Formats: sequence, structure tokens, C-alpha cells
Amino acid sequence: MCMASSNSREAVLAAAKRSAMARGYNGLNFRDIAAEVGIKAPSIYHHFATKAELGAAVARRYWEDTVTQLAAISDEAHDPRMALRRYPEIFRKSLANDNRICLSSFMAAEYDDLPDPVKIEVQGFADVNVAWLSTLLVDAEILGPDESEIRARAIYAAVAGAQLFARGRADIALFDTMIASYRAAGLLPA
Amino acid sequence: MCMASSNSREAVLAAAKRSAMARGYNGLNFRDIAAEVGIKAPSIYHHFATKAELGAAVARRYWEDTVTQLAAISDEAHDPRMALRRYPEIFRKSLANDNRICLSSFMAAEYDDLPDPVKIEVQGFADVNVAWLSTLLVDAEILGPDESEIRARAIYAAVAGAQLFARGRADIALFDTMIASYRAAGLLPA
DNA sequence: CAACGTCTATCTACCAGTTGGTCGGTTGGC
DNA sequence: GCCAACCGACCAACTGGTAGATAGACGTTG
Repeated sequence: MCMASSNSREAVLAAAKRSAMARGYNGLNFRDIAAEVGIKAPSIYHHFATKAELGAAVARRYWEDTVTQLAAISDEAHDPRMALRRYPEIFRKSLANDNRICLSSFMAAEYDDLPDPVKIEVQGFADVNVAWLSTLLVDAEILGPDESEIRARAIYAAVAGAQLFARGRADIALFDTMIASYRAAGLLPA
Repeated sequence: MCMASSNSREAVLAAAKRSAMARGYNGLNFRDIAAEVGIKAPSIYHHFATKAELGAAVARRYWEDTVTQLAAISDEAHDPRMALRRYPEIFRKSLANDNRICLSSFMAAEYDDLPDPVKIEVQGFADVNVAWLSTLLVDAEILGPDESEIRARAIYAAVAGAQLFARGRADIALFDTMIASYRAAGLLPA
């Protein structure tokens, strides 16, 4: 019995992503993923040669999905300020989804144990976030192009930090409070 | 051959702390710690009954040490603004020490896998940071007591986030840039 | 003072569970 | 008949943890 080629692969990728957002790269494990997908562990090797490869694929898919979400936000918004205002939504959604966090934060913590291909894809997530923020900060005329990237990095780190803090208390309201505080302080546009 | 009672216990605690700041609670492992201390793994059970107990002791010691460091900063500083300015130093030191990070950030990520006693001690670290920041924000007349705690939490999360980001690139200069950006934006007092 | 028991810190040897990964075989669609 | 997708059985490495023995420091007692 075999399903259409890509179905299992996609299902593995999706299950692994969910797991990685809750338990990190070290927490990823073939048996649990397989069980969730409804196949056996060795079958995963048919789609991914090693754990490192699976991890890299998960991280890559993660930032690709994020590009889509960010694009959706900028497209829907009437002006760049409005889009920037909605930025924290992405991080909020993870918390709302079983107290999970950004895969990139988790894996930045696990830095020492990460195979190189995984590291590269993890950095990709931060890169696309910073690029999006930087562009919008310029478009919204909040900062000039010379300062926007640095500020974008600061915003990304701060929002990710708030997400991590809220996870540690399993309290999403804390996340909202911190984002509001960033706005009040001037880090994020009000 | 046996050493004075507390020496090994302290050495285990110190080695475990270093390891936890690099590889988290899940990365803690009795054999490596024992090897670093110069004893065998089962000997650790003479000082700590379980891994959870060791983890909790490490986390507790961690925030106790932080209380000392924070107190030193406020004591040395001539005014509260000066003390606040030096706050990021603590996080910077971990990065300078082999790209390690705040144990509390790491364990907030590992939240799902943490035994309850460990969770409690980990939250203690954030608590003492927030309390210290909150007091100084009021003393420096930057904020009133009604807003200071919320802002303190935001600052803590932002600085921890910057630390995490910098670790993900193994680049301490990024940390400095982000802190500078927090100051420019108004999150931290300039 | 010597003999004794005791307590602490440590050891060696071992165990069961989990992990990433391998091997050889089966199944079913094209 | 071929090939992708899958399976059961297995393995070596590593994990937290246990059992039982040993070696030395120390106070007590004959």
C-alpha cells in the first residue's frame, strides 16, 4: 500500500515542524513523527536520508512559509505602518498553537548541537524577517535605509524574546503586554 | 580517597551550569559532567538524587548568582540610570564565554520537557531580573511604579532575545548593535 | 592506644529504555 | 518487471538510574 509520492513527505515535514516548534531539533525523533503520520520510522528514510537533512528541510520549509505569511500581511495592509503593526501576529499564532515557539529561536538555543545545513536554514528565517521589517520601516518613513536593518534586527529579537518569555509561563497574555510595552517605549511604531 | 564534602558538589554544580548554558536541560548528561569534574557518573547521585534535582539546583544557583551580580551593579553605580545602562553586561558575558546563553532562555524553550521543580527555579531567574529592572526604572524616574514592571519585563525579554539572536550567528557584535538600537528606539534609557 | 563500627564519597558493573540508522524483504501501481 | 513506498527485525551508542563493594576519616570504646 503506497500513497501518492509527495503526501507522506509533506505529512512528515508538517509533523516534524510541529514537533520542532515544541521540542527543538534535539527533540525531533523519527518514531514519534512516524507515528503521527501513520507510517513506521524507517519509512522516513525514504524521504530524508538523515536527521540533519530532515531538520534542514523543516527549517527551510519554515522560513518559506513565513515569507508567504509576511507577504500576505503586506499585501492586505493598506499602508506599511499597518503591516508593521500586524507583525507580532505571526509569533502570537505559535503561542496560541499549544504554546509553541519560533523554530528559529529554539534552534538558535540549540546552536551547538546543530548540523551545519540546519544552521544555515535556521538563519534563513531570521533573514527573511529582518528583510521584511527593514523594507517596511523604510516604506513607512520611520527610518532611513541606513538604520532600518539594524532596527529590524532589534525588533525581530525583541518580539522573539517576548515569545520565549511568554512560553516560559505558558501565558499568551504576557506576550501581548510586552508587545504593547514595545510600542509604548517606541521600539515598535504605535 | 575523598575530598571535602562540598567541593565535589560545587564542582558538579559549576560544570552543570556551564553545560546547561550551552546545551540546555536536555543536553545535561551525567557522564560529561562527571568527566569534567574528574569523578564517575554514578558518584553524582551521591549529591543529587535525580537529574531533575540537579537541574533545579543548577537553575536555583543560577538566579542566586544573578542576584549577586545585579546587586553589585546597583551598588557600584552612582545613580540608577548608570546601573540600567550596565544591565546588558550580564547577558554579554555569557556570549563572550563560549557563545553561551542565559540558562533561563534555554529552558524556556525546553518548557515542555522540564520537570516542574526545574520550571519553578527557571522562572525565578526572570523574576529577579524583572524585579531589579522595575525598581531601578522607578528610582531613575523613568517610569512610575504602575508601568515599571511591564516595561521591565519587556526589557528583559528584548535583551534575552538579542542574546539568542547573537548566539545563532555566533557573533557578539550583533548583540552590541541590538542593544544600541534598543537605546536609540527608547526601550532602554540612553 | 588499638580495635571497632559508621558515615561519606567514591568506584565498577550493570540494566532498561530510547535514539538515529541499517538491511533485506514485500507490496502495489505503471 | 521495475521502482517507489513501505515494512519488521535489528543494531550500536547513549541515556538516566541501580546495586553492591571499597577506601578512608572520625568518634567511641575496651
